[in-house]
Amino acid sequence: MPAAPVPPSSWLVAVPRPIPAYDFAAPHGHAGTFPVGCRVLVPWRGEPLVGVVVGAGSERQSHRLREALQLLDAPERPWVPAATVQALGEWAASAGLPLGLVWDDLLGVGWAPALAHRVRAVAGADLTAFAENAAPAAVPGPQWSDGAGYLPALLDSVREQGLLEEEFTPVQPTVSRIYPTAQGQGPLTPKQAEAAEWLAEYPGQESLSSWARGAGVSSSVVAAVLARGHAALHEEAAPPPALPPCAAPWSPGLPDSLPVAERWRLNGGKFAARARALAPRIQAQLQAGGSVLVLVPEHATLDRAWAALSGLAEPCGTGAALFSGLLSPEQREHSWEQIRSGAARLVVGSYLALTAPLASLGLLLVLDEGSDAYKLSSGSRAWVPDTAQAVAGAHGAELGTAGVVPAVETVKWPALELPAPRVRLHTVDYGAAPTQPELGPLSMPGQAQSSLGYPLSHDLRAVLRQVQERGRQAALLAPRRGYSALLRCPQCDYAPQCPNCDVALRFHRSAHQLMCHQCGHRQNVPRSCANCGEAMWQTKGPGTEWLAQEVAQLLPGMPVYRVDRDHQDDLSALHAGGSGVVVGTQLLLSQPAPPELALLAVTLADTWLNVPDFRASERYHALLWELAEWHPARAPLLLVQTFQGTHPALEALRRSQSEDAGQSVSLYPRQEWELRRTLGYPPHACLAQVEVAARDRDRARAAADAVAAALYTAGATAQEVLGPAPAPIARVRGVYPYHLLLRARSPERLRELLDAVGSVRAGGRVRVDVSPRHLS
DNA sequence: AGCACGCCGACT
DNA sequence: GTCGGCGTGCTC
Repeated sequence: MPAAPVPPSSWLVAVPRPIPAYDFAAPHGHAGTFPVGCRVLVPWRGEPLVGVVVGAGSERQSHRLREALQLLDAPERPWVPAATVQALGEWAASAGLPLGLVWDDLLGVGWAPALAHRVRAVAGADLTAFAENAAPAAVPGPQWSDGAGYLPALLDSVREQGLLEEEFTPVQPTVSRIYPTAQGQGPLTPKQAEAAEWLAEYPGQESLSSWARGAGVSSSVVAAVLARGHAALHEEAAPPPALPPCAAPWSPGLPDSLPVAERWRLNGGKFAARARALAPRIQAQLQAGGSVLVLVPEHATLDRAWAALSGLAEPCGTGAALFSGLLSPEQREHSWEQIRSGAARLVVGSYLALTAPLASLGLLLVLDEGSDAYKLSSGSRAWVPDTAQAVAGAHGAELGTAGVVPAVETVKWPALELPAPRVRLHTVDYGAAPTQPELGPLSMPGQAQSSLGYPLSHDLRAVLRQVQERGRQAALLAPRRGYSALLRCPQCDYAPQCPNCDVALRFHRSAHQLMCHQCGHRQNVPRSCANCGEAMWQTKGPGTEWLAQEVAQLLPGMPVYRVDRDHQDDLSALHAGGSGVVVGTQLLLSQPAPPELALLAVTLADTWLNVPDFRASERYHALLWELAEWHPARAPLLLVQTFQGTHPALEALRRSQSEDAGQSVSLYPRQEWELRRTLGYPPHACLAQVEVAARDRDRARAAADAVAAALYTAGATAQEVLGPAPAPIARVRGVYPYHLLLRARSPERLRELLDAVGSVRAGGRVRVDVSPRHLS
């Protein structure tokens, strides 16, 4: 960050609201400082609010500025590094996002510090006039007093007149604990005496309920003891919150064989092998006094990465810190402080760790850079790997990615590819035989099934029986949760629909209810078809419930477990090595693989392919390799049921085993890279999706047309603007979304197009998603 | 994002 | 007559 030669008299401050950063005058005594990355309290709608200094205020002001109230961090120890501030600023500008939205999304700690607030009138000022029109309210006098004692609006008007002195000082976190006292009043009942005795034995209880639980009495008894003064609360300094411990220290025995480049990728192998390959580079950075940030897409990977990498810090004389949204506010604060003080120079965390105050960041590692979990679903809708590149660039840090397969976006980077995991693949190709695949009876048993068998093919049944005979374990990947994709009338094909969305309701057998997986609407199963009166229903499209039931029927006596978002069985028996079958959605893969896993089956692979998105086959390919590396040591039989048995992604997996191709995991992404060049898709283009929605369909359509018209007026070509078209689900939660896809040659061009979108008053809700992950 | 203001429909 | 829906605009 180039420092301004002369400190500015006003600061640009980002507040956690979806708006641009605003200017504030530097607070009293700070006119000579320019504390980029420090937090500052600013007056906001009459009350103090924490913001982050992100730049210098513009020198010419059309209106007079409010003065910031107080700087919360010392300028030499900013809350966020200046380079990160610069990176986020540039990245937000390139995506056309208001800066406050980005900061609200990416800074996960420090917005709500505990502060003591005291105020007094400036010398000689009489503030009584400020209280006149309202009901009699207290006003600050010449002595310091607690700011909480005054109306915020009153304080703000005094503040605005420059007649208020105030101070905000951090208060150390405390906990209140309960101790027995000697000076209680009045006799105690037997129960109360019992509670008091127990407390004498176990003083320092954290809550009344823990006391009551421990003493084995009701909470009213301990409340009475407290009320009579036989016990009292004491405020004590809170102990530092517990954080997961580092793994045992280790150093790799191998030399560094990763590419030497500004950015590189590491693929192939299994997780542990990749961790061993990364270790020398991480330790070299730490030895040289630099910092390393390891970014993970979700919590399952976070745990694995922490277990594998946290032990690398200690041999280099530093610590490791974990940071993610799963931590409590206290833990986050503590972890941030470890990083900021320099005690931890290795950080493993989620996207929230991107703003971590690491000094001299030398290496930023992005694990599984193609994972859709990196797409933030709300707010800025950031594609985190993009943001990570901006941060690495601003710090001058090298950027590495690591995962079993490379994303198409990184496949051309300098690489180290470990041998592909071993795969034993068996395909059941429904496409080869004419079938009626997704049909299944609900009320009528024994209906004709496909010649290969569905949802459990003959081959799958045979292998499942073997698994049971040999006391081994199997895992089945179902296309969806619930019992079935829909319920339909065998007479007229009608399927019950959601009242708020244009989708068929999903059938949940155990609850015997229909559910909308878009908006959560639930209702009972109708007695008969609303269209023709038929009283029977047929289910279509098996989910976890259905498949678990099929397996239980096939293998009597075999334990069958289910894992999906709304049903998670306890798998401890499986993890202890007991025989069984687990049926789950993709969520299953975020858990450790059962140790005796002999079979891993994808019951309908086409679910991953029948998605209207140009990345569908890339995702499918990545899923197959994820399955191949799930078990850390073994290669269980991978059985794939599909209508596209010769799909190139599947072929790539097959070829990787027959040839000794060194780059087998990147074969398919390379192919995709070429294909996307001819189609003009990323990484050869920059995309943004514009969603225009309104409660009224015609209004939504008109608003979307208005956005398109504005784009063409601004010089966009037909190549660059696709749509508008109704969203794949034409109505969601009662509104009609329309989509436009912007496709630009460069980030700069995309920026121009987004500016045109931003300047229209369309007459509907407009949302922009830069680097979208799910397209129609 | 909140939170105000302001404009139209359906109730005690 | 008002209560309350949500469209629009503003926050230094």
